Amino acid sequence: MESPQNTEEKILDAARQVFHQKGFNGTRMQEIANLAGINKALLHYYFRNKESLFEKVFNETFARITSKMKEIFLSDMALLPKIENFVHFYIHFISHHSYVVHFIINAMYEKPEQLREIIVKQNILPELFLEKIRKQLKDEIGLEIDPLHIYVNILALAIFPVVAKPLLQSIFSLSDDRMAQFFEERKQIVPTFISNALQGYEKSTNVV
Amino acid sequence: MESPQNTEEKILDAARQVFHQKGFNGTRMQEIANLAGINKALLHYYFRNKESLFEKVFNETFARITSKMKEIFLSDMALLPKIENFVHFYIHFISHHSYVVHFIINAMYEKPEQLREIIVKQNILPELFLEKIRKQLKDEIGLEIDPLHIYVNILALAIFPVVAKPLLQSIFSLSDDRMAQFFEERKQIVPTFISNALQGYEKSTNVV
DNA sequence: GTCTATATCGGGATAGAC
DNA sequence: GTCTATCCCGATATAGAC
Repeated sequence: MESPQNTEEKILDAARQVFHQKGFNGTRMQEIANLAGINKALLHYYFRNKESLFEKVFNETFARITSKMKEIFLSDMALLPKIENFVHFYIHFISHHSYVVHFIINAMYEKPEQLREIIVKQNILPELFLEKIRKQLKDEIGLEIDPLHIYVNILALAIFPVVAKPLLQSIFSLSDDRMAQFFEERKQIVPTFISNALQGYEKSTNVV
Repeated sequence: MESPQNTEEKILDAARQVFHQKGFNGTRMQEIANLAGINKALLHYYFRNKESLFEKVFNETFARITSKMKEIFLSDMALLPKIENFVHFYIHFISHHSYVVHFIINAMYEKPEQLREIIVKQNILPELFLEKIRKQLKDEIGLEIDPLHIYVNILALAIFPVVAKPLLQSIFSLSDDRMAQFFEERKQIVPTFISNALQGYEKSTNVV
């Protein structure tokens, strides 16, 4: 099972694990070194400092999220199946890798300026898929509505419960099993909720 | 404008500001002292250590959020106006005090165990208002559906955009003005979205 | 490339004078 | 109750031998 890795890969693997769990401020270089089976000095030999190691990990992780997002939203599927596909994939992925969401959110608060830079570097082309959503809303559902709000609603319904998981679990006293079941249920509930909402506009006056 | 404060109040005011902006790990006792116009030693005279000062601030802030939540959801309003009221209030409040949301989320990651304790101490009685929502969904809309999901959906749509604000702003290149406008629009859009979704269930088969 | 040892510094906390 | 001075530790980073 252990693929024979070179030192750099071992360091990156370890760094990923620790940064994901504890964020930038919470991470100790010592812990990364221990996990990689080397010492601190060697960390600095491969990566100048903590910042640059973090940046490497962040870039990679963030790209993993956004590339899948682009892939789904720019595909040729019809809108409702597309949303269903997206929600299903994301709830599944993030409920099983909740550290990724925590990690992104954490980075947002701990290093807002760097985050901005990095996002600009990774060209995400948001106009493209906002335009795509806008067109599909109009052509397939007959809705002329700001696609940004719809897009944010979809993200919110899929992602928020993962972000707030510890809080929800404490407040509603939910066991880990119940929580897992909760996320399973949402794969079904969220697309239905969104679909109902979108189709409900047909008979009311449009907003914005 | 300057209300003449005693030292303890000055410290708490300063601590609130800094903790809210920077979270526990990001906060320096020195910065709090400077802002309060005193020195570090005096901080430790009034509050044993950083932990206890933080706990005081957190408790107070968290209670401010949840008490309003209870008030609205346990009131006697009909469900749809209640949701509208809730969404309106929360989007308004948190978009103008986004540090509060950041603060709670941050605390969730930085001090998960303490968060749990504190939540248990503040009796939030979540069963009460889940039951209330369940009853209203049934009586007013004829829906037999898990109120937890609906409740989480409402929270998600209201809160998530604030949580992800820096990210959304970077990705979609939104100016501060455009962002403020965006939140204004949501006061209208979110209740409509939810209302459409709930009424859409009437003619489809129920889930869960 | 990898290690041990150490420099350096920031920051929480305390001692003790006033 | 408020201050100055200082302790002390943890954590990043570097020097230098092998």
